[in-house]
Amino acid sequence: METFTVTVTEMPGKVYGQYREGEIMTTIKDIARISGYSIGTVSRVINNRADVSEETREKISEIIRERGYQPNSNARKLKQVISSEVSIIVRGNKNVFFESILEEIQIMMRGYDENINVHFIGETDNEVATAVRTVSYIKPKGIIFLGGYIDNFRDEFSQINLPCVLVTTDARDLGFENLSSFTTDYYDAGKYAVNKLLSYGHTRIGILGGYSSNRSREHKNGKIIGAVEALDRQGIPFDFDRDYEPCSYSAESGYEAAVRLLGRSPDLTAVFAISDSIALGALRALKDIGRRVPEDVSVIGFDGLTYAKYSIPRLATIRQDTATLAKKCVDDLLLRITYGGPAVHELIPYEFIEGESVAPVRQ
Amino acid sequence: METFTVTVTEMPGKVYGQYREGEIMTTIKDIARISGYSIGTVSRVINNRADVSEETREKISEIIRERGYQPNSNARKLKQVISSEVSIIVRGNKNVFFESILEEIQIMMRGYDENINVHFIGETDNEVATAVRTVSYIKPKGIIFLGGYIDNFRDEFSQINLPCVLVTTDARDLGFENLSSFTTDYYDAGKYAVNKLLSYGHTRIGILGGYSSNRSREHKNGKIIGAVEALDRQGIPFDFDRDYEPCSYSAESGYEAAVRLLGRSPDLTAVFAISDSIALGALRALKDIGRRVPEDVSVIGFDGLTYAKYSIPRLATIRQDTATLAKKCVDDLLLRITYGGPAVHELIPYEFIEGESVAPVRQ
DNA sequence: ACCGTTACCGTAAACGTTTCCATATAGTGA
DNA sequence: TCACTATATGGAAACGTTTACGGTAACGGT
Repeated sequence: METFTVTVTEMPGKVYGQYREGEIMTTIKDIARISGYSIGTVSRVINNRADVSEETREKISEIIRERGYQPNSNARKLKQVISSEVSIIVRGNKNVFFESILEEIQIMMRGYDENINVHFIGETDNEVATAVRTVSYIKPKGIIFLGGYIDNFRDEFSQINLPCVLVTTDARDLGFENLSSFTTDYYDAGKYAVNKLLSYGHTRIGILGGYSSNRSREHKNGKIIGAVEALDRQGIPFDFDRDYEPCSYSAESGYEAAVRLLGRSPDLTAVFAISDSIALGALRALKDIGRRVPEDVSVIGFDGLTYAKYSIPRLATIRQDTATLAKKCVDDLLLRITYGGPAVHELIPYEFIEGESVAPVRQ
Repeated sequence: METFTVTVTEMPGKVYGQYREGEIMTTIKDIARISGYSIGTVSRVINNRADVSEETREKISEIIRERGYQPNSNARKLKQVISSEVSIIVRGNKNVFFESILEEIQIMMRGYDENINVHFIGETDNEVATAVRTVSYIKPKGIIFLGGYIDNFRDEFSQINLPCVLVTTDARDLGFENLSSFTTDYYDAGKYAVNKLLSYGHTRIGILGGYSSNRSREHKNGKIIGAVEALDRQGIPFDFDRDYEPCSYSAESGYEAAVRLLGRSPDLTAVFAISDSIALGALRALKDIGRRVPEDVSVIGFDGLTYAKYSIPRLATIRQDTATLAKKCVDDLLLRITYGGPAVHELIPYEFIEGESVAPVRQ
């Protein structure tokens, strides 16, 4: 699941064991020798180039098949100006949503017979800079960025001149001609979630998540901005100090944050959690502090992960369309890799999933 | 999160965009030129070799630092007999437990400043063969296998002559001197889980999970073998056709399997699910078919993942000690990589986590 | 019969490293 | 002073590919 930045220093010391000679390693030279053709011709067959007669192509392919030969990808990447792989850079550690969309992308890429390599970078890294360096030697033919705030792309991105896609953030404003972006309209979805709660008569609504400790209106998280905006429209100013509790994207931290939030603001009748894992932790927390869901407190989540479908009570949530997100992103990238063309920016529709965790406010 | 097997054929077609010249790529040649030393000396500095004077080591290191140079790992791996990376091969798609232990390993490796690369292989592949081929060009200095039935290692493993670790399966019997193994004692744990249920007076116990469709006593899954054994000891023969429902490691499939199982055997008063995700799906299923947990049916899970702690009702489960598992496995591998030594096989203790999902059988 | 194409194929340089070998210099003991 | 060793460095081959370039053979048109 991970490739780290290559470290310069290496633990000295003997190394025991290595591959047995000749058992595993077959090289293009072997294929050439066996087939009686030159290395160059074999290479052309491997890479499906023209300039090879159908007959020799067949013969060589046959030998490659029966020897189970596979080109050494390191040598390939070393020589090729551009490798045949797509790099995927995932930000953050335990983000279930990213894992989920990553899986979709993997499956899709596999379907297209495209090779990918995936790099995980921490939440704290100056991500893009790190990532660019990390993948620069792989020479991918394109990069997919999963997550990351737009600011981090602003400066660093000019280094890259490859087709890229950013998922989960709208990069329209950046204006890079090689960077497409696909994302749920978080702003709108956050607004929708809160409006839903408002429509049930809730006015005391808390927000859970968004792990910058930024307790202000300048919050970077679109979901939160939208939520606050929805409240504003109803003349309900949001008090970050009182009704907002930041936490990371996990049930653990959702649990703790919920305890803190409800401890501080016991009169809240609804909570908007910006991820399902946070919401699930909150559900449990509410149970433990003796608040019934949805009778006392309504909870609405975000993402629409599978676990939400199986929670008790079933979680109401905003479902992001991971399938479409993944498909758009992969298709756009491969298209632009092959045919060029301008970057596109698209907002993918979300969907509200009804659940047992929301109910009208009690009179 | 993934590297696929390298495909031989490549989509022909133009490729747009590449790295800007000189902006990103710094080579060892550049460092040599700038420092005035030869390539060989720079390489020796990079690899911390002895034969370099302290003075030049300093000078060259300084230049490396200020240029932000990092060796091209492809070139390295191409040339090195053994690379500086550890390969990790993960089997199966949506196994939350593996993801969890993988994360522990990642963190640990990062702490040791070791580089890893991770490969995911399907559940259906002839895994080891595929995996060996996949990593053979990376020339890792060691391999960690996450999951996989022992039979798959029997033949294929003789190809590899590197320090390896198998997690989640006891490889003692195989007798490969380069293959260590660490695992929870699934057999014992399965027995424990069922004994727990038996101690609460349950006699009609169902089993959920184990996705071979093998409905017999020759089941390969240790947890299930142990569970059946525990029942046998009490003179309760287990009827696979009636009280066993196979499913994969997900909440979805746990839900469906539970519906089928309880539909077929409505008199069951307890269910042992061989993973927490399955158990969580089962909890929801029981709710939906109108069976209360734990009043009507007790449920016990397996793994001790974080979600179990936050479910409603809180799930009783067998916790695998992922931290220890990961630590043993990493430490053993690195030790054997550096100093050699024999492979070891160890069973890691598990722990029963009390929960709200089990209760004495109703009279 | 000649030349120009075209189709096919081989040769060799290059990618960025590591490492073996050779060399140069400095330091040592006689 | 003379080997001799130790230490530090440079040079160059090699890892397994890709690809630009050149060459050969066959063929068609004049």
